Amino acid sequence: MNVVTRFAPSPTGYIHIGNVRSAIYPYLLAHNKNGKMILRIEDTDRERYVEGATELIEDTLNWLGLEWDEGPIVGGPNAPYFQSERKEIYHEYARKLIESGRAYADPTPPEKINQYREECNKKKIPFLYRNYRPEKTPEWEPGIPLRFKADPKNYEWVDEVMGDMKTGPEVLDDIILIKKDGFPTYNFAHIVDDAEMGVTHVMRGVEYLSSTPNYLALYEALNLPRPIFVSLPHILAPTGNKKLGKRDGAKSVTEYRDDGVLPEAMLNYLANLGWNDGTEQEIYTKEDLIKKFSLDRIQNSGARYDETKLLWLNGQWIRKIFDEQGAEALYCKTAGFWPEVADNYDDNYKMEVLSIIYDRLKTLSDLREMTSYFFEEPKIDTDMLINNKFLKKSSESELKELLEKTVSKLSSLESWEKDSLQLALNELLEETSKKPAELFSLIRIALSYAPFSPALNLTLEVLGKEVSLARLNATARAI
RNA sequence: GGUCUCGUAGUAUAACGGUUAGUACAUCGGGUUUUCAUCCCGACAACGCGGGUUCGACUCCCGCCGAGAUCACCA
Repeated sequence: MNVVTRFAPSPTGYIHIGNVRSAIYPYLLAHNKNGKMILRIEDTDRERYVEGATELIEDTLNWLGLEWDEGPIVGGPNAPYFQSERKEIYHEYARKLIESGRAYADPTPPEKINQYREECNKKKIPFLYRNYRPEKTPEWEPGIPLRFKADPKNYEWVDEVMGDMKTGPEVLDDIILIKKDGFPTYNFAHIVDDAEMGVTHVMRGVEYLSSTPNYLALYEALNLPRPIFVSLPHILAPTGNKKLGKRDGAKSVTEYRDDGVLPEAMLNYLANLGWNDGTEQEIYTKEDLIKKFSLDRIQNSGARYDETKLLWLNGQWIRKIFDEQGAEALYCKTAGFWPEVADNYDDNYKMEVLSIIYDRLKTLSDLREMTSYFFEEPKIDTDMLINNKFLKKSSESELKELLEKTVSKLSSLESWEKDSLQLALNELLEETSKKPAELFSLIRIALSYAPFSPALNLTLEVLGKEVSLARLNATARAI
């Protein structure tokens, strides 16, 4: 079978963590099966339409590396890919249903319908519109909604994630097909489009599971083949048991880009939240995911979103890229994450800084806080020296003397390179008979005045002889 | 209320009738010449409850409990 999947968002805002998975899984399935994925914009609700939302969606997909085979921008044989431009197609299908007696124009005003609904609620019986079908229905024309005429019966189907499904006639109703504004409802439009576009796998959130029998009825009435149904469980908010949504402060996917999260890590995390290949592998490239993806290993219960693990994975990916693809590959991704003071420095220097600091980054934006002393003179803070747990037992004059010895030792060095620096530091330890904790803490703080920094010899090497000695001298003078 | 779904440590998950219930994140200890991190070692910690079926049940069946979804001219 030629697999065709689709991601069909409505342009009502940004894509967030709670709903990207319905783009990721169709992408993985399509590529795993050598098929294709369609991007379709479901913009039939004019009131909820948000200007620019389509671009936001495309941007998110691009960032994650989820390119679509058909859809906006790239086009394709099933164009147009905006539902608002396919009105005629829906109306054509609607006429077929009218002709076969499976749809009727419903002139009942909404207030009346609400009244029926309330009556049922009062009596605590389920509200089914088909029990209130108007006796006389007019010709269908613009301004009148079109309803499906349900044929209540049992349905059975298979959901690839949820398993065998079975429902009775009580879940089937006369759903609205075309709204009074002439646009189709989701319920109708997606069925027509999926069939027209040859979609084989309908993958969407579990919230659509309950309406599937109504869709089944529609496929039947239109004489269309059923696609394969794949219900994706929800991603849960960090607290509570509700699905993660914008109300819980679900951040947009691309907000993480600005926070210094790598798309590789994001994809890795999200794909593994609710799916795994059964092995103990934790780090997956996109290619790994494509190769190993399978529907039968999608989890059927909701998964809680855990940002801590995302951040851990991001750290793993930062190191993986540096170790496997080199400093330059990682450096390319750091633009915009450096402190402002770094602007005056060239790429080579920044890459050197990155090379000694990268293994302590959780996100790229950590760069801002962690590297400033490589680009500007740190502010001398003698309290930080004096209160350091390794230094507070030494007197100020001792510290001053130690710094002077360090300066004289290091200034005599011919080669300012990490191995000779380490050698010199070791000799200094012997000569001063100090513990590493004391001597190294002193030097480290004098160089950076930062709460933490890379290995001493590496910091010295990158800072350079002139700057290093100047900073050590400055502190010696300040004490 | 009707219908449907789900239920292994704090979190994400492995197990597909027989294991001391595995792994990762988090947490807590320890190690790698300073700090922070990486890396390594270790610890803590789970089968919702009750019945069956079976020599044997996390795994199969039933009931209960708990959680969620859905019942729009929104998707």
